[in-house]
Amino acid sequence: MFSKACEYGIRASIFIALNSFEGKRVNPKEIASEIDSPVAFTAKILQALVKHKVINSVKGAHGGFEIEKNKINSIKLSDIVDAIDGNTIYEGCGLGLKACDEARPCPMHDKFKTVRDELKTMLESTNLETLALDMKGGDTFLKR
Amino acid sequence: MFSKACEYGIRASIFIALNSFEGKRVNPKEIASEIDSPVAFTAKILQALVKHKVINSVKGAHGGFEIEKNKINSIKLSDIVDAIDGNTIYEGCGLGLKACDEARPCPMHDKFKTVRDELKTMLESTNLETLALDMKGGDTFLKR
DNA sequence: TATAAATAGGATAAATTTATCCTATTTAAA
DNA sequence: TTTAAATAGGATAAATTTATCCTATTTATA
Ligand code: FES
Ligand code: FES
Repeated sequence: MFSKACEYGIRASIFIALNSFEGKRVNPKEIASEIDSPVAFTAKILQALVKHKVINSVKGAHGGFEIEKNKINSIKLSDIVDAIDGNTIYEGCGLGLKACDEARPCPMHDKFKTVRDELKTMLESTNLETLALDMKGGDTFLKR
Repeated sequence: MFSKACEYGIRASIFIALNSFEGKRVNPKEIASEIDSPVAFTAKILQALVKHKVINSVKGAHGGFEIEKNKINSIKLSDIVDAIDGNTIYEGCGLGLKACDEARPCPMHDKFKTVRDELKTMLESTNLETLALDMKGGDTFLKR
């Protein structure tokens, strides 16, 4: 469904949000350990998320990655997916035609579009705050 | 969403079904041309579909790929996806955890599972006959 | 101001997916 | 029985994704 990079990116963002609630910055090493991902690859993904303004980075001593507290509830899963995997999951044809075009649809179009739109709605209506709070309660996990 | 191989596999299966209705076998070259895919790679995918008994192959002169007419309406999209991409799209964790486990769910689990299950239902309730008949009517297309 | 801690980013490597090419085998028909 | 047409399958290559490593730059603090 999503690329590895995107999976790591979402997991990392949730972990960063969780820590940002407590005013704590985190570094790639800690993130990778908590989400069970390769650290250098994770660092690259964090760079991309910074570039897309999903998260913030602070360089130098006492630096790290964070998300402004008051922004956590406005960052949607779709923002992260957009930043890393782009929009093909939302807009692309399920059978891989060059574009999904109502005027010249593939045989799967009608049924696929329904599911794809629900995925889009789900990702656009789920924010980091919601996800992080579940974790805080100990109900959900970022690795297993 | 699906791999390229899977996209080609579905498109090829629909085209084969369409021809099998008229008792006509088709070869990789014709298939690749009609679904706009690389011919040798498509041939490999056809082999896999034969191995998984989604389609039939007939070797030698006058051979080609076909689907038994009375089987066309029992072959579901999920059969093709299973054969090529396996079951991670149905069973796997959306955030890439080693397994999707209700007892230790990822933060996206509840919302993701809903969408994933709908995708599964869609793929399991859509058969090749339905898809091919739409195409016969000229309402849908396998390339653009 | 020197040092240590931290992210940024370039270069490269490994793994996987996508794609091509060639030969072997099978089969219908001349 | 020979030939031509067709799928099967192995070997290889290209492209993309995933992953690692090293150096540059930035910044707080001693
Ligand atoms: S054209 Fe294929 S999903 Fe819309
Ligand atoms: S545990 Fe992640 S989707 Fe179920």
